[in-house]
This record gives sequence, C-alpha cells and structure tokens, in this order.
Amino acid sequence: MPEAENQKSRATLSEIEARVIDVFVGGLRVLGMPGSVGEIYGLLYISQEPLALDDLVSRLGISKGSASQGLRTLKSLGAVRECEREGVRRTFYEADVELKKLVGGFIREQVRPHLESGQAKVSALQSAVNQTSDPVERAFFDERLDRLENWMRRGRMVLPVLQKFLGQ
Amino acid sequence: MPEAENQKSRATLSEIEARVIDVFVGGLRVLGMPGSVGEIYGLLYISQEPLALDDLVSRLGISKGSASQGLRTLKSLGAVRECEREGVRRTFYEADVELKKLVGGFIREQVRPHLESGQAKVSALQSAVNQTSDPVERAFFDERLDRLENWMRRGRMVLPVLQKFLGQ
DNA sequence: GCGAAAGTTCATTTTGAATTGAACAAATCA
DNA sequence: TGATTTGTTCAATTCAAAATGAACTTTCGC
Repeated sequence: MPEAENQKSRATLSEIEARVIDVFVGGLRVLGMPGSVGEIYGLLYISQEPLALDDLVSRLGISKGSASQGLRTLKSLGAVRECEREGVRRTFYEADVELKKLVGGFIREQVRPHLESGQAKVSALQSAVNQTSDPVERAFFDERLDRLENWMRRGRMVLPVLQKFLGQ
Repeated sequence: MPEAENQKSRATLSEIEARVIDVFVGGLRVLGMPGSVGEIYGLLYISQEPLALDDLVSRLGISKGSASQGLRTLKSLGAVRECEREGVRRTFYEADVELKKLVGGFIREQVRPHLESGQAKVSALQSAVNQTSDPVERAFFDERLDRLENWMRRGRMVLPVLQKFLGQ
C-alpha cells in the first residue's frame, strides 16, 4: 500500500494540498457541511489557478454529481465564483479567499433562518400559553418563553457583529 | 390516525411541551446535536419539576440508552444538572435554563477544539511550505496560510465575546 | 447476604444524509 | 443537422451517525 494516500484515491494531490483540504473538511464539517464541499473549497483555496469541474473530479476522486452539487452550494454561499476565461469553453471556478464570505453565507443561509423560524414558533406558542388556566403554570410558561425569545433576539443581534469581526 | 401525534408516540406530551421540544430539537440540530438530545433538553426546559430518566423514556418515547447517553452529553455541556431529592433513590434532572450554559458548553467542547486542531495543522504545514522551491508558489502558499491562521486566531478571539454577549 | 430497582454500556439495527452514476439537457463546433 | 464536450438532475446506493434493547453493573432496601 503506497503511503501517500490514505482513504480515497488522491494520487494527484500534493501533501500541502491534501493537508489544507483536511483543514477545510474539518472546519466546514463543524458547520454541518458535507465532506465533499470542504474538499472542493479546500482545493480551490490552495490552487493558484482556477479549476474546472473535471479537475475537481479527477484530483479529488469524487463523482461529477458531487462536484456539481458542491459547487452549487459554495456558489450559493458566495464562497466560490465562476470565472470566465477568454476563448475557453469550460467554466472555471476559484475560491473567494475572504473567509467572511464563507461564514457570512453560512450565517445567512443556515443560522438566520433557523433562528427566525424558532422565533416564529415561540411567538405562535404564546396563544397556547394564554389558554393555560392554572396561574402558577401559566406564569412558569411565560417566564420560560420570555427567556427563550429574549435569547433568540440576542442571537439575531449578535450575528452582524460576528460577521463584521470575522470578515477580513 | 389521531391528529395529535405526528411521528413518534408522544401521547403524553402536551401541545406546549411538544412545541417547545420542537424548537430545541431544531436549535440543537444546528449545533450538530442529535435529535434525542434536543428532545431531552426541551422537555426539561419546559418542566416545572425535575424529571427522572424513566420519565424521559416514557414521555419522549425514546429508549433508556438514548436517554442515558443524551443526559450524559447535556451534563458534560453543563446544560443539565442532577438534583438529589431527600428520601428518593432515583436521581432527577433539571435543565439549567441559562442558555449560556448550553452555548458555552458547545463552544468549549466542540468549536474550540476544532479551531485549535486546525491551527495546529496549519502550523505543521509551515515546514512543508518551507520546502517549496519555486518562489512564486512559495509566496502564494505563504499568503494563503497566513490568511488562514489569521482567521483562526480571530475565531478564537471572538468566542469569549460571543459567550459573554449571549450568556444572559 | 439476596433481590429489585436504577442506570450504563455496547453490539446490532435503523435511519437519514452523502455520494454515486447513468440519463438527461445545454452548449459548441463542423 | 449530428457529433462531442460540458454540466445538471435525480433515483438508487452507500455509509456513518443515531437509536435501540438486551446484557451488564451499581445501588439501595430488606
């Protein structure tokens, strides 16, 4: 067994590339992103030239489907952009190395919607709590719901600050 | 099909309980926690009295194994505490309703370790980059690695601020 | 001590997300 | 137009995380 490759066939990746990819796979996984997305972003991040979809397929050893889907995700986050090249038919992709794009996109697409739907759910709950007859129970529910709403409001407030601080 | 229950048997949960649980399941899932952990925390959060493991099992309709494991997770985060009750053998559990415990525990146990291992990996990479002969490539790698390290340092700096702000 | 209740562990099963790959669509050029 | 290259979609498959449940340990009461 050749020592250079560990799991999937990554024969064409240099050690530096492989390690950088590893960092991004770990990082994006914390954010709930699939491994292939981390691989794609990692390789683009450490590539001097833009890469085409087929490059990702061959160098990462992933399927065309994964590559296409992963690029779509990264584009929607604003972490990767297409770059047209004169006279060349294929579209090439390059990473936006401002990591704030990655984090910003993640906050925009994942965190914020969840916070908002949570707030909506809690608001909707208020009417159910209002029908609670036992006053002690009612007060208890009110307190817990207040606390929750309060906390989610803080969460929403902190996001822009976070983005600003992490962004470049 | 009775309209009150949707998926698992939650016959013994009030509507308010079920909805609060739903909010926490969604919230903790964003943090990568399994559904059962969200269910357990949610039920404890909206319970006036502490609950025993068997209560969780019967009211949530989860297995003893899941309940035990979930409680362990929540205890390690500091989001749930045991409370001994005089004359009663069983141990009861109650939620720490300061949600900062939940977030703080998550940051401490999940985010920080990942950031630190990422930093370590990047530092280790420096030696590989130093062996790059082509000066242009070398400069490129240096820039990208600097950027990454810089960003992770910021990440670590922001965590305490985040905790402070979100924590009640 | 013994027996019963409470809680943990862990091998197996289940479930859901990630990945594949083949069919399809779109674009390019002769 | 047809042949070829490029990229997308989605049903089927694979794989890993989560949940189960039975065996096991611990603790308490008698």
